[in-house]
Amino acid sequence: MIGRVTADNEVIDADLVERLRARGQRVTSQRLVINRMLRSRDQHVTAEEVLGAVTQTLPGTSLPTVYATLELFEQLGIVRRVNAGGGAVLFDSRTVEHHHLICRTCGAVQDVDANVELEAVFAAARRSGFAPDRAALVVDGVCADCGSSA
Amino acid sequence: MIGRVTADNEVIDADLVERLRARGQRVTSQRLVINRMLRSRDQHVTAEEVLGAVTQTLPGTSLPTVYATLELFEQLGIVRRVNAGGGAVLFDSRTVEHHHLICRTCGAVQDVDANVELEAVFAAARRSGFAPDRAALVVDGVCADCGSSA
DNA sequence: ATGACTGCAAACTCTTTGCACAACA
DNA sequence: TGTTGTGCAAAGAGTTTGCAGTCAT
Repeated sequence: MIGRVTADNEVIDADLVERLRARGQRVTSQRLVINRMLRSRDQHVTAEEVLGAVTQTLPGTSLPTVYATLELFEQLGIVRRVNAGGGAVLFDSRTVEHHHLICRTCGAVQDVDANVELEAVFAAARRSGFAPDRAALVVDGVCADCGSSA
Repeated sequence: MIGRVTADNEVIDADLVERLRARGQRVTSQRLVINRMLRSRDQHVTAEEVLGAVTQTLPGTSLPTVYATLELFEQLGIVRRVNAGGGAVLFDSRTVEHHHLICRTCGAVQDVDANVELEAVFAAARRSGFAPDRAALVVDGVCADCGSSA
C-alpha cells in the first residue's frame, strides 16, 4: 500500500485548488466536497451516490451540479466515465489500471486488477487514422452472489 | 474472407427459423426482416437504424417490437449489446472478435479488428468468484475526420 | 463589481411497460 | 383455437438545459 495512503483533506483540497486555478476556474465548496468524497472512496460511483454522500456534508446540493462537477473533473483528469451495462454511467476515481466486471443478473459492478496488453489494439486503431486515448474493458458475466444463489 | 460470404436470404431465414423453433418461439415477418437487415449490414447498429431499415420492407413496424426482437436475438446469440459512449446502445451482429473505437468529438463508432489477450482478466475475475462470459473493449479517442479538421 | 457557479424546474432522449388486436402454430 | 407477438400510447429512468439568484475572485 505504499504510495496509496489516503491523503488528508488538506492535501486533497490543495491539489484540486491547484488544478482549478491552472484553468482559471473557481473553487467552490461543492467542488471541494465532491472531490473529497471521490478520493475517500477511490472506487466507481454513480451520480446518485455522489449526491447522497455530498448532501450529508452540504445539504441542498443538486444533481445538475453533481453532473456538472463530474464533467469538469473528467476534463481535469480526476475521474473517468465508465459506461456500465444497461445505460448506467459510473464515475471512477481510481487512477491505477483496472477493468470492470458487470453481473448480468443483478447489475453489480466490481473492479478487476489485471493488466491487458492494449498496444496491438491501439496500433490497429492508429492504422485506420484513429488517435486512441484510453480503453475501457467491461466483462459481462455472473457475480459470486448470483452464481451461488442460482 | 472465406467463410464470411454474404449468405442469401433463404439460408439466413432458415437459420433463424431453426433457432426459434428450438426454443418454441414463433416465426414472424418482423423477426425475419430484422434478422436479414442485421446480417446484410454485419455491423453495429442502433435500434433507430434497425427501425428505419425495417420500415422500408415492413411499414408500420414499431420501436418496441425492434427492442423486443433485439433482446430476443441477444438471447439467441445473434447480436451482442455494446454500450458505446454517451449512453448509446449498439447492437452488433458481427461474430468475429473485434472491438470498438469511439470518437470523443463526434461520437462515431468504428470497428477495430485486433485480438486482445483476455485470459489474464478472466482468470482474475474467476479468482474473485465472478464467472466471466464476454468482454467488450471500448477505446476512446479522436477519429480520423475529427483529427484532421482540428 | 462581474462573471462563473449553483439550485430549481422542466425538457429531453432512449428504453420499457400495459393493454387490446392480430397472427402464428 | 389458444397463446405469443405486435402496435399504440404512455410511463420511466437518467441526464441535460434554461434561467434567476448567489458567491468566488
